[in-house]
Amino acid sequence: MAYNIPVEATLDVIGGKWKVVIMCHLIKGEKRTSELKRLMPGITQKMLTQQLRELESDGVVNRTVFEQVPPKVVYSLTEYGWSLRPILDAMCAWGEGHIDLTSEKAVQ
Amino acid sequence: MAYNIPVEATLDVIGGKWKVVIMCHLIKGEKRTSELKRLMPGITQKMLTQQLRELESDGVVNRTVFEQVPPKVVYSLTEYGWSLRPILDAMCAWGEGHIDLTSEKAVQ
DNA sequence: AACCATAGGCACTTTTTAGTACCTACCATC
DNA sequence: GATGGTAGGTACTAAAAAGTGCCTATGGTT
Repeated sequence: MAYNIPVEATLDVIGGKWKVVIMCHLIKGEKRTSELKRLMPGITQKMLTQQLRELESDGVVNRTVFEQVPPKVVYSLTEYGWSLRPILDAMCAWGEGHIDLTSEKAVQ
Repeated sequence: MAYNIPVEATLDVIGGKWKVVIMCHLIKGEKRTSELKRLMPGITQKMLTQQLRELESDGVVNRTVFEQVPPKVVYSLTEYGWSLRPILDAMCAWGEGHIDLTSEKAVQ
C-alpha cells in the first residue's frame, strides 16, 4: 500500500465512523462490549464488533476473553494504540471547544 | 445534531476520505484546484470539488475566485480551519512515524 | 420448560460514498 | 474551425459502509 502523503497511513488506522469514538472511550480504561454499547447508543452490535476486530487486527486494541458464563470480553488500548493518544486528545479537545459553535451554525 | 461525545463534532468536520489530506496540503499554503489535483493523484475532480465545498460550508476553507480567463480559484484555510492544526499536525506526525511499520505489516 | 444476559455470527438490504462519462463557458493558439 | 487549459456541473453507476433481523451457545433464574 503506497501512500501519497504520510497522513494517509494514519487515516487507514483511525478512519471510519466509529474507531475514534471507541478509542476515546478506551483511553479512560478498558471496557466490556456491553459497556461500549451503552456508551455509544447509536452503534449497532455488528458495527461495534466489526470496528473492534479491525482495531484489533491493526494492533491498536487488545481483546481479552474470560472463559466464563455468561461470556466476558474486555477491550483495551495496546501500547501501539496509546501512540495515537496525541491525535485522540487533540480531536477530543477540539470537539469540546467547538461543539457549541457547531450547534449555533446548525441553527442559523 | 446532538453528540454523545464531543469528539463526534470533530469527526463531522474532518471525517471523510479526503478532507484531512486536503487540509494537510493547505497547511503549507494556499493552493489552486489544479495544484490540489496534482498533489492527490487518487482523487477525482468530482470528489475534490465536493470535499472542498463541504469544507467551505463548514467554514474551514476559503474559496477565492479570480475573475479571469482561464478561471483561477484558490483555496486556503480559514482561521477556523487553522484551529484544527494541532489535530492535523498530530496525524501527520503519527503517519510519518508509523508508515514503515504499516508497510511491514502489509508484507507479513 | 421458558426466558434472561452475554458476545457474537451470518445473510440480506439500505444508505452512503465514490467513480465514470460527458457537459458548460471563456479566450488563445494552431 | 478544432483544440487546449481552467474550474467546474450533472446524471448514472459501482463499490463500500452501515443497518436489520434472526441465529448460536451457556448456565442460572422464574
